[in-house]
Amino acid sequence: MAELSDPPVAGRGRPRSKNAHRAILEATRQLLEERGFVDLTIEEVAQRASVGKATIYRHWPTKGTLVFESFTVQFLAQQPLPDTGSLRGDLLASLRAWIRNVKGTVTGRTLVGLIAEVQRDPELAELWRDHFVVPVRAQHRLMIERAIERHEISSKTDVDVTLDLVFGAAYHRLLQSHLPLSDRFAQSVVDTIVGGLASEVERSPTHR
Amino acid sequence: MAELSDPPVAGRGRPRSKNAHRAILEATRQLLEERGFVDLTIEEVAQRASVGKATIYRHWPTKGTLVFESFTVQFLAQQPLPDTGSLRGDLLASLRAWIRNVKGTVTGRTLVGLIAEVQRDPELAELWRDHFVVPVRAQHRLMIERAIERHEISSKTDVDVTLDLVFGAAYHRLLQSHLPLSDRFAQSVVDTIVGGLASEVERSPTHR
DNA sequence: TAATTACGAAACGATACGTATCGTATCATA
DNA sequence: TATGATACGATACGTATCGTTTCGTAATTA
Repeated sequence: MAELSDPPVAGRGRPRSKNAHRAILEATRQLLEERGFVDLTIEEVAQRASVGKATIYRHWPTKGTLVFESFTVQFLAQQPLPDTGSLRGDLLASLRAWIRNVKGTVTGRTLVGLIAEVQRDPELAELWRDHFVVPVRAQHRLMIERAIERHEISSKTDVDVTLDLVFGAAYHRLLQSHLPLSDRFAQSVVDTIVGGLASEVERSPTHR
Repeated sequence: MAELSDPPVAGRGRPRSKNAHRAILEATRQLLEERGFVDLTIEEVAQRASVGKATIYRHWPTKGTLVFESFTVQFLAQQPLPDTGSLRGDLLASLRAWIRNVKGTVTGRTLVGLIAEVQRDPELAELWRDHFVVPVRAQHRLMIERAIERHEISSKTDVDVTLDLVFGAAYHRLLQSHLPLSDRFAQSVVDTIVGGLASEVERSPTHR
């Protein structure tokens, strides 16, 4: 994670200002809260940070990458890796934490804005997959793998599909906002999936 | 569906030109294919359709609503309502049709562009929910309700959550493009969900 | 000390938006 | 048949935002 912005190239010349870097990220954070992703402009970030616009572009190529760096720090810090002893408990705790983190929050609105932006900017999309989707999934994946080790679910379980079911449903409600991200929703999602995985154990009792 | 664009107000004055209306939609269709949602401009649509820019704005308030009308006709015509006799068969046929419709197609790219736009434009979001999400879900809902009537799954099944699981996972892969929308994916999604719903019948055998 | 690079400030060209205005065309109504 | 209302195509316009460039100055290395 450390450096998403262009790293200060060691060498000759005046070095990149860490103050400017910090001030830009802080101004971004503030303006995301005040205006949201869509109405945030690089121009205003520069003003707020008392920084030339060119300095921002020297560190980040696009608004998307800047907001992304400001966002991920915040987001990843709030995604726990629960260990309750059961798959149901882990998935439910994880999904509840995700909902708490995004529902009605600046983080949630920024997440939505970034996902929208990712669909319009292929370079940001790559950054997004490599430095957000993949790391978050790697962490979530552990919950499933532990359940497999406990022989709670089949070793043939498709881990990726399981994650897509749990969080795909959640992202779906976040992006389509057709129905609320209620706790009833979280429970129902997890219960159905865990039930489905358990039934696969019964059908193919090949786990030792 | 019929009229998403501002309907020609019956009354005095010169009526809206149906030719212009058709030409605009056709030019939009072409340019979506050539340029994609992001790079489609109203200016070019006007040129291509041999129409004044103002005429477009007279019919549709934004680029989003214009593309939306061009899109939905295409999309909804290709979403079948399967009736295979089993929930598994229906869901799988439906999900496969969805994947065929969006994977590597102009329709799919436009769908992605529209979902992104919906996150930036609250008015389009309302249109999207009322004239896309709700109708599509209403159709898909029938598959679940028929399974309930057949006593294949519990009458207590949360229909909305079930739909969010099936298509939420699919939209997730479409938007995050972390993994392919393979047929293996479709089967695994449906099997897990159907297994989960069936296990709920066993746990609460209250269906008559 | 000279070369090099970043700094803040500001002007710039480019693009696309959505609106306004022009003169013309087509309708309902009187 | 005449009048008023509205849409038409064409085009000019002002605004917003972008990302780049230029300026003189500051910081660092060779």
